[in-house]
Amino acid sequence: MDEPTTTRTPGRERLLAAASRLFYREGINGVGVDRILEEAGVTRATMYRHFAGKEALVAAYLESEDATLRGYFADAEAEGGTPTELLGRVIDTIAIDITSYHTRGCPFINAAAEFPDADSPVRRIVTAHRTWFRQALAELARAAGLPDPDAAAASLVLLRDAALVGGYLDGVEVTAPAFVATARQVAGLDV
Amino acid sequence: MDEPTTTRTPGRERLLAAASRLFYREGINGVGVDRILEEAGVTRATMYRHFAGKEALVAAYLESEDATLRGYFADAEAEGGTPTELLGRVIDTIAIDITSYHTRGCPFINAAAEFPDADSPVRRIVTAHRTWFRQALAELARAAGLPDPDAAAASLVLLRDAALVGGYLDGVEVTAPAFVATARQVAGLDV
DNA sequence: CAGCAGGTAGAACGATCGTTCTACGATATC
DNA sequence: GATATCGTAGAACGATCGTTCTACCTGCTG
Repeated sequence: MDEPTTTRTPGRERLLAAASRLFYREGINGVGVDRILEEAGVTRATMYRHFAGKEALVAAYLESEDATLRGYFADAEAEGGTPTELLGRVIDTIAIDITSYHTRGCPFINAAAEFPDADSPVRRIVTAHRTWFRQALAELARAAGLPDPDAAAASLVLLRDAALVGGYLDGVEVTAPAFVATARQVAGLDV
Repeated sequence: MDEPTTTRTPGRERLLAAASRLFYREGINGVGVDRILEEAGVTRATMYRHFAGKEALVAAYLESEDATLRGYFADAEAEGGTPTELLGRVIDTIAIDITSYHTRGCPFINAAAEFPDADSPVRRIVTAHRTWFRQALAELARAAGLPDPDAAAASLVLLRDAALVGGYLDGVEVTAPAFVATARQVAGLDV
């Protein structure tokens, strides 16, 4: 019958790509559905066939960001090496990410700024992403033998947030070195 | 019947207070002028007499936040003590701030998430605030004799951002201790 | 008391918001 | 080749956006 429908619906993909780009660059409440449709080269009916509404589009955007980051993490783990090396590689990857890709801050933080209701679907995705990231870091810190892995993970989450925000508002040339230096200190990589 | 001049224009003050509360709690694009007017108990004409438009109201909101934070800093300096003590007091003040007042993230970061144009008046206020804060911290770090005061200041700005965001999204009970511990480490207060 | 500002009130503006509607075209199955 | 299905097209909906308008009321100054 039907094989995987990954390329079956180009409309949906173009829609999600355009929405992701616009939501990230201009804020969620700042872009209307019309802008997204125009950018995607698609009409209203197509969008409402693939997504329940604008909020579902926002959710899909954040879900795909989450999937991308989990992919980064899995790739880093697949490369092997000691947990300590892996920790250093995660820090470097974040520095590259804020330099090249996420130059407009953190998608999740920015989204949360516009969605005050903590029970909303959007905020639930943000919370789930952050919980996963902190736990993944805590496991890594534990494997690396850090004295207080949970505290170290909390600090590293803190630092990634700050690096993303700072790269946007202060310029990456100021923020990235400060992030790497502080993070390596927290991770016990530099004594 | 003459009251002090501070209450001479209660309309403007009530307007700014209501706008600040709503902008911070629900996001800027998320609240309409109607909501602000209703909350302030004021009508449209009154608002447009005191402010050029909604964006001017946003600017006034951020300016007042900036003034408040500069006030905190000045108060801490006025208390006297060594630069090192002052540095520690600034860190403690931030921890108290994210615990008690700024529980919905950083007003400036949240605003920047909704204003993509770096040349816009709103973003200029954000930039000015951050520049001031980093320079003030750098002076303090220099006075405290830290080896690389500019780097330390950059890290501390990073950490305050993260603490504000983390307090909102992860809960202050997780974030505040992580912030204090990391910041004291960066500031050379704990060896 | 007359006159005049400045704050207030509420209606109304055009534009845009997110959403729903019906009609049309392409594709795949029987 | 007829038919059912799904994506597409574009108009239209009510609601809300930020802003402007005219009329009214108040408290000063002469």
